[in-house]
Amino acid sequence: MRQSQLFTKTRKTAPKDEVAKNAQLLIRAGYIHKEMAGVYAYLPLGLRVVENIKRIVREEMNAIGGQELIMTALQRKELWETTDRWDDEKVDVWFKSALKSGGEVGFGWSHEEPITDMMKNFLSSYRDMPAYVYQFQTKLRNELRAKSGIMRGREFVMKDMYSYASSDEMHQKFYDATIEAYHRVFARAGLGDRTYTTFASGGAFTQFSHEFQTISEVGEDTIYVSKDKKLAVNKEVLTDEVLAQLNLSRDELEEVAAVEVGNIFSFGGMKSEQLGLYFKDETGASKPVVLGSYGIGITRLMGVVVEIFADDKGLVWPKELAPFAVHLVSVTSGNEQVTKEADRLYDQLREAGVEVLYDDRDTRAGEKFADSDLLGIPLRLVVSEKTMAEGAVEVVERATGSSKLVPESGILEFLQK
RNA sequence: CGGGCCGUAGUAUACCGGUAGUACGCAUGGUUUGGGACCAUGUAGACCGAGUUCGAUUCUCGGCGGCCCGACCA
Repeated sequence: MRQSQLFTKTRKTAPKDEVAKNAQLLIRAGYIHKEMAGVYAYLPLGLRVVENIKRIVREEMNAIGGQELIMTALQRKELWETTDRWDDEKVDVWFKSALKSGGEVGFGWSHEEPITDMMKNFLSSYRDMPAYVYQFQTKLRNELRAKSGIMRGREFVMKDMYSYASSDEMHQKFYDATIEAYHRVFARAGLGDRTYTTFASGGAFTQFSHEFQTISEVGEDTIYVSKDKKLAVNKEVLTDEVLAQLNLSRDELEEVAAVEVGNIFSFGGMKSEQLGLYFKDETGASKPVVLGSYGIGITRLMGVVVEIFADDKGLVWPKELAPFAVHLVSVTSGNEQVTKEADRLYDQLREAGVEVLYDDRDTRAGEKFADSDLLGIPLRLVVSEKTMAEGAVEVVERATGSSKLVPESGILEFLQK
């Protein structure tokens, strides 16, 4: 992609109506556009990041047997009445609307009910299970107060997965596999070191649910982490009894702020019973399907990554999330030979399959470098009179700022290792 | 939902009871060219409604919108 053709451009000043670092930088760099409080559009650069996160999640969910589908944003009132979650007193984030033909619809803030109801069409025998399905959905939640940029909005993208099993053992096996898969996702997103499996309140069916909490000062949650055991306990369930049960002592725990980037929990047969999802087992007996629910906030994850890695110059993307792998910057100083050389390198990189953004604009070096820092692409390749005199290309690592000259003939090899 | 602060060009800001200035951006021309250059010219603005007033962008009230703190957050 030539930057001269890229839709969106950077700006120097942060918008006055944003305090959150993630929103300030993503807006300044042209990744997102704020439509209203808590509602953001994703522009070409931002969308590339979102799609990268989705790709990682998709790969990891598929690897444990998940199958992707997509449910509807509009939902039936009757379904939620069945589980007593239509009432605004019970669920306070509903967006609702009226049908012109009569009746009401809800805008999906979660999909457990509709997807479980749908399963009645497909799951009737123990032979039909397990079934693991997931989707990337735009969730709509009428939050009283949106805040923290893209980390807590009224409209956001979530990956939600649901497991349907014929026994607790089958369910537990998948539940455990999901924990591992989630950690692979967060590791690939660059958050592996600081993301902890966290015991949290479990609700009606199980004692605990599991949250995936990423340590960050901007977090809304308080958790207690054991760095040795790579475990954490949410403050909301922290008692001596729970600690004893988890074989943890207060001495080894550290209190930190964290962001919930994922959450998984078991429903057992409860929701299946409410919605009438039963199957026949080997003996012909009718049993409720065992349900699990697994979420990752895709756009929230993007916000957390910004918060954690960005520096005073701008965004810094981990390799797998970056909208482009390489930012090729020409410093022409009016020299057409430099433009020719940069054009040639651009073509060469594209032919080699490298995702490259090429700053071919006719602007000065300072502006190009400042923009490059702001965009946060992991590697910058600079072509200029100076580098050409050396027969080399300057390679600058965004995260560290370290720079070196790589011989022009060896640049592809350098990038591919 | 309780409390607080705030709405001025595309963006960020200033002043003012007598219709608005600066910077960035954008456009044109020229000079420049390795860390957000410079000169000239141009472009573009008071959230909405009511009230007070000779006159309101400014004061008052209401609405709408935004941000922050709290509450909420399977």
